[in-house]
Amino acid sequence: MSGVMKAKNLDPDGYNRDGNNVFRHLRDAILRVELQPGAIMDESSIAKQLNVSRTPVREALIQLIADGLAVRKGRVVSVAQMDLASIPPLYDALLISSRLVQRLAAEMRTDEELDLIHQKLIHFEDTIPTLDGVMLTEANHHFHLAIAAATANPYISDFYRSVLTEALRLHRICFSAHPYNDPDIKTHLAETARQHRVIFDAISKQDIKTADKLAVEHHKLSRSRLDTLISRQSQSLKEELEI
Amino acid sequence: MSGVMKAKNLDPDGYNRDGNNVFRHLRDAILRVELQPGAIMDESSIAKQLNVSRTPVREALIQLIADGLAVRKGRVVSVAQMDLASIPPLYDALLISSRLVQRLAAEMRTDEELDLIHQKLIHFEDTIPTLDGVMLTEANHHFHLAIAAATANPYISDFYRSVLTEALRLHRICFSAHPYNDPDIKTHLAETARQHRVIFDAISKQDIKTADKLAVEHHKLSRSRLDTLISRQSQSLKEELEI
DNA sequence: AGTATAATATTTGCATACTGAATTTTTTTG
DNA sequence: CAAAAAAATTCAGTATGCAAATATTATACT
Repeated sequence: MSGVMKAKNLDPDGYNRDGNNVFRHLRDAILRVELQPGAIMDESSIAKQLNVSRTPVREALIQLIADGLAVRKGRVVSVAQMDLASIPPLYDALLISSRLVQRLAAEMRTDEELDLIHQKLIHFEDTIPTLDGVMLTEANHHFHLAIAAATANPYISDFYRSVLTEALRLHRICFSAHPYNDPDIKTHLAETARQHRVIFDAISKQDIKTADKLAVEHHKLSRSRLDTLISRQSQSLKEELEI
Repeated sequence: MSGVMKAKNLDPDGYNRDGNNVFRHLRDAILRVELQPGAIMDESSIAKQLNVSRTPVREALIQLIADGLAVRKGRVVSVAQMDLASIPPLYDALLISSRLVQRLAAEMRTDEELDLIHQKLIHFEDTIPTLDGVMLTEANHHFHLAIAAATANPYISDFYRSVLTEALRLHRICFSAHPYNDPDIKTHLAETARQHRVIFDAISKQDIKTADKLAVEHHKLSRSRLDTLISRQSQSLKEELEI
């Protein structure tokens, strides 16, 4: 590829690293279910598609595997599967980690971190009118990540982040399996936003007990929504989840 | 390196992947503090040292960074630092995750998993007479990993594993900073082995409550031992931890 | 026709070469 | 002698080539 001119992308630190962009691109594709669970991730075809060589693709795949978004069986890499059996452990981990994170955030947050959480809260609310499922789950994700950043415990916030990411993917898989307009979506979003407000309040007031209780409540909301989606769409979902 | 003959290493799956061996080698070197915290990991010199090209080294570094054992600042990769400030969060995470793991293991263990735990317990006891610090911490590590494997919750056991690994590294850093023979070491090891026995019993009987209580007790033992080491050797330790 | 074997095609894993950026060293100049 | 400029060196990031391993297809033989 001697004479081919290529757009060089600078990453946030100012370094010239396509590899990171490839990683982000593939991660987003997996989380948005543009790459379906089980899909084989072929080095050369991805490289061709993204107009880079195999090297940065290989390195991105290694990161995806480390993050649990991809899996290596033998020597082929594929998007991590998501079956019904993995949902209960995921939700167990999500409940525990979100309680931990909200308690710790309430206890340890600085004013700057609180401000960042508030920004994400506002951003989620601003996104509601669009009714765009992908943007909404992403905004919701970032709100909770901002809370995780305020825990002052990288081990726990990393745990939470990986579980939350997997939950995001699960929700997107459910939506993509049956993306018709849900009549209850607006009330669900309103309730979600309301809970975000009170969670923010508790963290703001450093009310650990309430932050903990609200994590449980928020978890129930998320869980019941997923149950609704799954039971209502069990046919297509089971197909999608490849059971 | 056209004409150079090189030993090809087969990994456990039978695939010809030096990259994984490089990763394991570097990870072990970091955990054994042969590579000290903060040490710069230079791609070309590591490649020369291990007699491979830069490519597998780069891929190993990416994995180490994903595991939190190495850090990238700018474009240089170095062994993750371990300062005094990171100890409280680490121990908080360790207490929480070990309680979770032991509760879940008590609840969910299969007979096969119980057997594996028992094997690791025996192996630790067999290692005691050697008084070899590295082997003992490793045997202890594997005992707890076997418990984690019995949780039936990959999210939680992965969390525990990463925290436990970091704690292992911390202990090794402390020992390597001041590796003189501790007169209390034998009573400490005896108590550790005793606790392993009762932990195994609780998991065997599926006694969740007791498994939880024993996690707290075991954590206190580990924590008090670390405190002893740090306070007794604070001078050299502070130097080692680069504060 | 079905199976086994051979030939072929893909694809991964590693090495090497190249490029450009960043740092260090040297040189030049005020 | 100090400061700035320039040259050189080092090193990360990427592309590409090659060899080994695996998957696939074709062919021969029972």
